Amino acid sequence: MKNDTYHVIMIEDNETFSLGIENLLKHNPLFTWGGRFSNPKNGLAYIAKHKVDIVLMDINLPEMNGIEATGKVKSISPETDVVIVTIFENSHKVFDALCAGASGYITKNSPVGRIEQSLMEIIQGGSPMSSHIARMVVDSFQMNHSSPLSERETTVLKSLSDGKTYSMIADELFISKETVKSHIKQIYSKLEVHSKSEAIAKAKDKKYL
Amino acid sequence: MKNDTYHVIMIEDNETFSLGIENLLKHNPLFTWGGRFSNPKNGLAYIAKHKVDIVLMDINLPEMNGIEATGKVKSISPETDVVIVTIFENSHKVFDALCAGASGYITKNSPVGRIEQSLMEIIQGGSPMSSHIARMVVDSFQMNHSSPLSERETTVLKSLSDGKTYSMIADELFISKETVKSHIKQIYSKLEVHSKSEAIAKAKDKKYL
DNA sequence: AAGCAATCCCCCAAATTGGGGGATTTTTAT
DNA sequence: ATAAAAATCCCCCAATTTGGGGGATTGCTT
Repeated sequence: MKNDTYHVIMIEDNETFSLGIENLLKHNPLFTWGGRFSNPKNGLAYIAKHKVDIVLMDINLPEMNGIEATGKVKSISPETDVVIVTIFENSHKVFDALCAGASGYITKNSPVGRIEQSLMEIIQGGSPMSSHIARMVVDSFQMNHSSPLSERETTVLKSLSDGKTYSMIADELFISKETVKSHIKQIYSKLEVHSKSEAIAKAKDKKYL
Repeated sequence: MKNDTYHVIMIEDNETFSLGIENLLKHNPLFTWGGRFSNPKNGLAYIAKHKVDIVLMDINLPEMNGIEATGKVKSISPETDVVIVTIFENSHKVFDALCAGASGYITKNSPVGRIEQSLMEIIQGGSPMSSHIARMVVDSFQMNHSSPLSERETTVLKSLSDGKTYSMIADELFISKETVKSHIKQIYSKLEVHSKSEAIAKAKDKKYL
């Protein structure tokens, strides 16, 4: 089910940096080096023609940024794992990258062997990232534990955000439509809003949902 | 801003296992041991009275499961970090735990020093977890890269799932309400559904959103 | 005893929704 | 170059939804 060597390329502007990686990997029999591409377009063209297992991707790139490029890689070759290697540890960039399809995110100021170690983690089905980034990711799951909404109200608002109508919610919760209305009135009053969209926006923003 | 010693307790049914941890931590000056609680209720009572920095939490517990207990810990003491220590590596449990407020998730079959190492990661602001679990978490961010929806359609559907009306979407995208309707008709046809809620459900399920 | 949560009821007018018919222009792909 | 897909806009219409107003009851917790 798995290869015996993994084909690795790098999409990276900086030649010096990539040369270091190339040398590192040339001494590891697990990996074969497919080359460095300073322009994402060329990298994508290569991926379209060859089976690439892992792409090391920078974010600051000419013509197309690494996040966008990551999305394109996953579109033309969903099996390929993309690991972001960058100097940015900005939370927006991290989430954008993960949403675009990255499987790992490491910073260039990591210790030397870290990139090789990351590749090892990837082929073992892991997700290399700094503990700081892991924490950001984990925190994104967490709810606000001091929500003003009751359990029932939270359930109702959750259903509203799934696009359900009052009647559908009533049926699912085995209560009358009027009760759903009461809950929603209460939700609007507690959140100090006057519409569905405001309520959903506020609840998502404050992580009540 | 940070303590010089961290107060750690364990909520865990199995005495033998917790004794091992206790001994390990007693030899580390960074931590003070607050005790083991076989019943979550007693643990929560302790947390309500003492400042606890880290809770090591099992999942299989008498009276209340560890996920629920994690939620209660975060309710009464949001600053406390909870690390799940369990034999389960089931994806639902992992996500439930993270949503309930856990900051880390490790399995009991990890090497001996792993729990101590996890505590070190926690106090450095990290999120200890196995690479397998990290990958599950990262994968949960990823979208389906073969969505039948166009970019515009995806934007519209995303706004619908935010509870916005056709008119609001039209205003935000600087297009007419009729165009929004056209996009939605197209979305329904592509997804083979006939209502907002079905469309949102299908799109979320298939990770088009 | 007071407060909150959860349940249900009525009235009402404005807005929304989903379905049916179209049409045009621009972009993309073959 | 030509066809397909995407994005934009228009009309009609009936059923449903929404949000606001006014209540009320039961049960639980404090």
